[in-house]
Amino acid sequence: MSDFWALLDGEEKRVISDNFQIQNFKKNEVIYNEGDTPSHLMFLIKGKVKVYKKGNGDRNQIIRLVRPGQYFGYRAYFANEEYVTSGAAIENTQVGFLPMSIVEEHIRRNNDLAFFFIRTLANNLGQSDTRTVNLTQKHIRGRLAESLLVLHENYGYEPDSTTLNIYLSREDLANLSNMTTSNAIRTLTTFASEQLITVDGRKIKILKEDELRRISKYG
Amino acid sequence: MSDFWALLDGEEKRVISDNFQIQNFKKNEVIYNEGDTPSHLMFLIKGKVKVYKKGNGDRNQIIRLVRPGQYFGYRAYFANEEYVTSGAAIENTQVGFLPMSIVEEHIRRNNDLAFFFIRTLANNLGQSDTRTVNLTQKHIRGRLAESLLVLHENYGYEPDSTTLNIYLSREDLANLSNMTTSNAIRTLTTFASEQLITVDGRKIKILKEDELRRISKYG
DNA sequence: ACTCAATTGTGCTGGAGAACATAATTTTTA
DNA sequence: TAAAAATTATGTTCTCCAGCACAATTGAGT
Repeated sequence: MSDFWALLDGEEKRVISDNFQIQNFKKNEVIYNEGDTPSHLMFLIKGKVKVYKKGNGDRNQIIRLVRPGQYFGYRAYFANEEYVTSGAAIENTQVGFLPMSIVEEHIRRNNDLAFFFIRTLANNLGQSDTRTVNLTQKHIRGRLAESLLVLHENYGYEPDSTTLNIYLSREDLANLSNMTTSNAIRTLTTFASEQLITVDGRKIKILKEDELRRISKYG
Repeated sequence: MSDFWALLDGEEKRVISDNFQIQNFKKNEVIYNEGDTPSHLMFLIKGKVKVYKKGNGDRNQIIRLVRPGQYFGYRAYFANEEYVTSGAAIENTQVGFLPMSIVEEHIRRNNDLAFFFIRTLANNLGQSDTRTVNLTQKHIRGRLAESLLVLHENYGYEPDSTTLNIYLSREDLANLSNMTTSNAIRTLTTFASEQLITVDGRKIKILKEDELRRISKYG
């Protein structure tokens, strides 16, 4: 259970284990919903999760992507709010649930654990602020290029060192990049014709990462 | 020194006081800069501060507004990063500086203090995520209406209960609302002609708050 | 295997808002 | 207090991208 786990002593580990519940989610299944009252910390054991926010009409904005080993769904509890985002499984996914009451109890006793959450939240906040500007100021090409790089940073490449280790629908790619599905498709095609990537269904290979980085920055 | 201060015992208060340095900033003066290495927690004693991020060209995006009694400039330190935002005084401002090393020391010893930062960061993260969607999905009118409401929430009204207790340039208003200065001016004029607000230089009176709320939500 | 639904792909049109220009007004500076 | 600079104001043009419409293809359900 990564970082978190390492910070606990034996007794703490026992309590956590006893209250840890595992649940499976199928592809596209919603894990938690905007407006719900947060009650559990979630730990992604296996699979991939998108954290998103409902916008106007059916346009969602993907806020953050979660990879195995990461925690999610705890922010709203700390802020004493209802969820402002939703979480859904991108592929078949296994999630561990831990009651927030227990998490809080342990944070109050274990200071390293408290600092772990401070660090994590501080990290997320920086990314969120950066993202706000990227999504509002960059043009379509820049936004999509950035998304592809983000996907790489989050999930890495497959053994061939070029294929993105995540298979998103064009719609999800659009929701991640703040554009319409049509434009995600179109721009993806353009990138392919410029030999920056290759596209085979949902499988995307990155050919010129540096050029994508340039487009993301200036395009 | 609000919340924070109340959480300290006598000895802690002494240490903090000894290391607390006060500095004044003139209107528009930069307090900290994107790319700088964070070293101090900042406490806004008097005045108003904008936290913003440089975008393409000279288009800045105002990320957050700080009011007296609030802390800022500490996130990057916790995330172990350089600043991704800048901070500047909107009006003549007085800021207290406290070395982050001392803050960290106290957090590690005082659990309530740790929890204070967890709560604050969690709050900010929720706002940032919400803001991302507002700025990307709403139209100009909705974005400006929302900004006016945000200004009210942050700084309140003057004694007349209608005049916003902050005087922003049209450019700042535009940077807050993710639009060009021209469009901020134009839309402000439109709102005035619709009797939603009155504008007298930088003095803005809110006449129909509920209508603005409607526009912010659906417009 | 067949049907229906969802996803992907392309073309076309219109509109929102950026970009630019220029003037009027206010503020700052010398 | 005159000159310069910054801010506010308004009109016009132009472009990016959303918003359709409609195929083609893929995938899911029975």
